[in-house]
Amino acid sequence: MDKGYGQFCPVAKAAEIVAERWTPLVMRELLCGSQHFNDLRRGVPRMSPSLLSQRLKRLEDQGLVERFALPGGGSAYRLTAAGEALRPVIEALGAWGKRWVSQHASREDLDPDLLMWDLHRRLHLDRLPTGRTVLRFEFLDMPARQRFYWLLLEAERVDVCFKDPGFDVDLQVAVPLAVMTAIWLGDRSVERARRDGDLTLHGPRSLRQSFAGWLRLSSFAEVPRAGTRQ
Amino acid sequence: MDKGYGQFCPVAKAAEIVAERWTPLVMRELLCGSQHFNDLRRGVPRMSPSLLSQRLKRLEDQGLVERFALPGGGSAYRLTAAGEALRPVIEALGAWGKRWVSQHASREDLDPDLLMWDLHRRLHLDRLPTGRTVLRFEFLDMPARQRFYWLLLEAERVDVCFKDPGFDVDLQVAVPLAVMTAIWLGDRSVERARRDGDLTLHGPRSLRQSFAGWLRLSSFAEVPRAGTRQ
DNA sequence: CGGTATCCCCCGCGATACTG
DNA sequence: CAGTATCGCGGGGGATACCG
Repeated sequence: MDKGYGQFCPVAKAAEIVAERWTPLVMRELLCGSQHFNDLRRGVPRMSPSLLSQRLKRLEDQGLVERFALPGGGSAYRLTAAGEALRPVIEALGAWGKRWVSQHASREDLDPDLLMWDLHRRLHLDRLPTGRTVLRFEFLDMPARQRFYWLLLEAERVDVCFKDPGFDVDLQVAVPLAVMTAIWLGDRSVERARRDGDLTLHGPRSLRQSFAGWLRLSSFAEVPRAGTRQ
Repeated sequence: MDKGYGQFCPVAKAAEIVAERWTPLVMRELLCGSQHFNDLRRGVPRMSPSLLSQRLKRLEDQGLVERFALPGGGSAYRLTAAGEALRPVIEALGAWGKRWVSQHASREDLDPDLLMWDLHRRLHLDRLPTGRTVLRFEFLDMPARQRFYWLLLEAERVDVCFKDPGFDVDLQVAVPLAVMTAIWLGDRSVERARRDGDLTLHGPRSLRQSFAGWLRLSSFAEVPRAGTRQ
């Protein structure tokens, strides 16, 4: 494997950089705004840290990413103009995936850590209740370790916790992981899932009513799926 | 390597299919209209036939490609709706590659077989001279085996020959491979290369004058390159 | 937190030959 | 022409441990 394709074609030159394993997902994370190594890791949890480090280095060499020092010490990554220019490509790729790749019967693709990480990044900050609100998600079909997640909603800020932070819970969400993932991907609505009894909320009426409005779904939620899988 | 990414994200699901080694190039060839196995091979000459066969099978399983029987016996490949829907993605990828990936000092990416194959596919059929015209390309910096190529222009048809077909040559083109590749990619013009003495034509004045008009350059020729690398 | 270092497996893929 | 069969290796990358 020469690593390259030995072709002058621009598609080949681009594919040498972008179509390597994991790289499209790392780019997706960078395009979502993650800058810290460990934040990037949360977006690609099955990728080993050494491989992520190696990919970031390659992307830096290829001019898509630049590393910069943080004021408080430490370093972080951001996209260059060349990297940012890949946004429409990654978006088009994801839209194609949503439209054409079957998602049914893919239990092995469900991942509550990733889902909560994605979710917390896109909440509507301006629609959250004032003061601190604590949300607890319970994924009904998951074993203890991946069953409970907490979201701490504060003014202009959302934290996700993978362990009990100890605060009183204001609103509880109980839902199978597949249902919450389908909601995130735009394949179901919160209202519909509640009516069907697949998602239940426990807490004050005002929070139960406004919950659905806090969510901002995946950027691919609006992309329709093709009628039938080939 | 689980083969997949274990993520529900549409970018990940798409990348599992499209971002495998060689697959973007195979898709490019299919999108260009190649349907026969050996035509596809010409577009990815460094790919082994077994690997190409395997990739085509995968693409068929994933619903991007369908295999069909030819009237005269034999079989061929064509894109399904899902495969065709990847066109904007591959085009965007190539445009990004042209714009942002440096092509300089990449002698190992030059390939006269591929260049002639690409060229012959996009000639302006409606601008060719009437009757048969035989063109001979000579790549001045190449050794014997990859030095000469012939294009047979006939009514509504272009054939490329990698060996002397025996016909009288009407127009000879002599040019270094890098220069002809740069022309194909839109980085130089035929006129400019002639003026600079990097491309010379031998043949009747009328053919010399109309030559440049026959060419239809790479579909990425119009994409500008970024000012500087990175 | 922000990565490196190491080890080792395994299989992707390149090369070549061959067949209907 | 349109692929299949076989073989062997290289190194990609998964897992885990470790360091500043």
